[in-house]
Amino acid sequence: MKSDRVLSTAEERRAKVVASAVAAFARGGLHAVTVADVAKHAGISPAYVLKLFTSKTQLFAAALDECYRRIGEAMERGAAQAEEETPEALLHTMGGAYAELIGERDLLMLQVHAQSAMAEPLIADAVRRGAAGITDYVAARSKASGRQVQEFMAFGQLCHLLTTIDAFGIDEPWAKLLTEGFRHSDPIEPPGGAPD
Amino acid sequence: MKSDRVLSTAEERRAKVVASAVAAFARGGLHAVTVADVAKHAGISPAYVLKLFTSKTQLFAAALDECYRRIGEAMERGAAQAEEETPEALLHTMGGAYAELIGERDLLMLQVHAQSAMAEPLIADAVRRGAAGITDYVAARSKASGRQVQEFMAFGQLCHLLTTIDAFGIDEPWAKLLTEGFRHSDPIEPPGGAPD
DNA sequence: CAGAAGAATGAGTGTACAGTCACTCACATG
DNA sequence: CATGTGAGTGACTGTACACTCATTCTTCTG
Repeated sequence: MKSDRVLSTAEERRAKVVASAVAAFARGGLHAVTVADVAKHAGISPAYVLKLFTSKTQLFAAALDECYRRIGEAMERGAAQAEEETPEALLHTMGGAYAELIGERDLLMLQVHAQSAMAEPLIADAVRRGAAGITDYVAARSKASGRQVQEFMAFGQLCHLLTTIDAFGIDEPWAKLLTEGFRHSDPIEPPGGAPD
Repeated sequence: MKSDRVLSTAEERRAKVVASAVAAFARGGLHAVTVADVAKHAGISPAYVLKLFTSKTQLFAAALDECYRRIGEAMERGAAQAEEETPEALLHTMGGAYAELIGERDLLMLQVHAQSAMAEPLIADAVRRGAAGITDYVAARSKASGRQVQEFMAFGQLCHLLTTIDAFGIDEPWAKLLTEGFRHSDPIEPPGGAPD
């Protein structure tokens, strides 16, 4: 099965580099992570990474697209698991699928760092596309009310904050209060869910 | 009234530099904004900025503390405006005060950038202190249920996202849906409010 | 097997920036 | 007015990093 080629095709490399970019940029964001970091993770030279993507910013944007693609997939999987087709049940399983997906923090942190890099038009566009895609899909698939979708997204954002500050590991009243009902290891989440 | 001194006291300078740091770092975050940018905004030399704060990271952390201080003030003002002492009324006016405060986007963007710079322990600590302070204050002052406080914070986070992607200026269904009820110019906000 | 097409790199280039330091100037005090 | 303290800076240093390019190595095709 496995080819004994030494070189990959450019397409294979691109895919591998994008995956590496997701992991690497999740660690520190656009400006704190270097092209060399991504290259190292992918096991190729920085020069070739730049040949594949022309600029660091484009690479980040590609990573972000991949991030939203995976989230979309997770949502579809989640929706498929719902036992009934009510908005509430669909939002619940979708939220659970999202929570599970971002238990591995990379996709979450990448979104956080993306919000901080909105000064780059390429990245701003990717974030907007991502938010639009998730919102549209959730709304269409669940047929929930606008208010419910809003709440779904809002709790997703709260989940991002709580994860970045590691509130789940803080034993103080405020942290307990905010994390109540999330505990994103078990896919139970508050009335609404936990996306974007 | 105004002294004709040429030099300021170090304390005055620190305050001015912190204010400049809030404004400057809001534009691009820890890594995208230079000490020289902050210095220019404050009208002094980069060298002296670093003498006052020893490192760029400490300066950012100081800006963040100032940010949370101003938010705390706004919350108190908001609470004072409530017409009755019910949790709902208090959350509503507090959310309105917060929304009004961050209409000028600096304080909001600074928080977003801070979340992206959590790799720096000094900044991580400041963010946690900020979140703790707001949560504790809101919970204590409003006497709202845990769930209500959670929702208050969640919608605050959603407001951050919507502002960074400029959803309020996008004329598409998903953007309309998510911004419904916010429109942070008029201080009307959805059941809950809009903080952290 | 010649040679074209593409994969991949090493070695550079230029620049931007955090942090340092020796120094100058302003101000208060006796 | 001598002197000490603290405000403020210019010039520098070292480094890190995005991006370029000439070149080498691999694979495919006829």
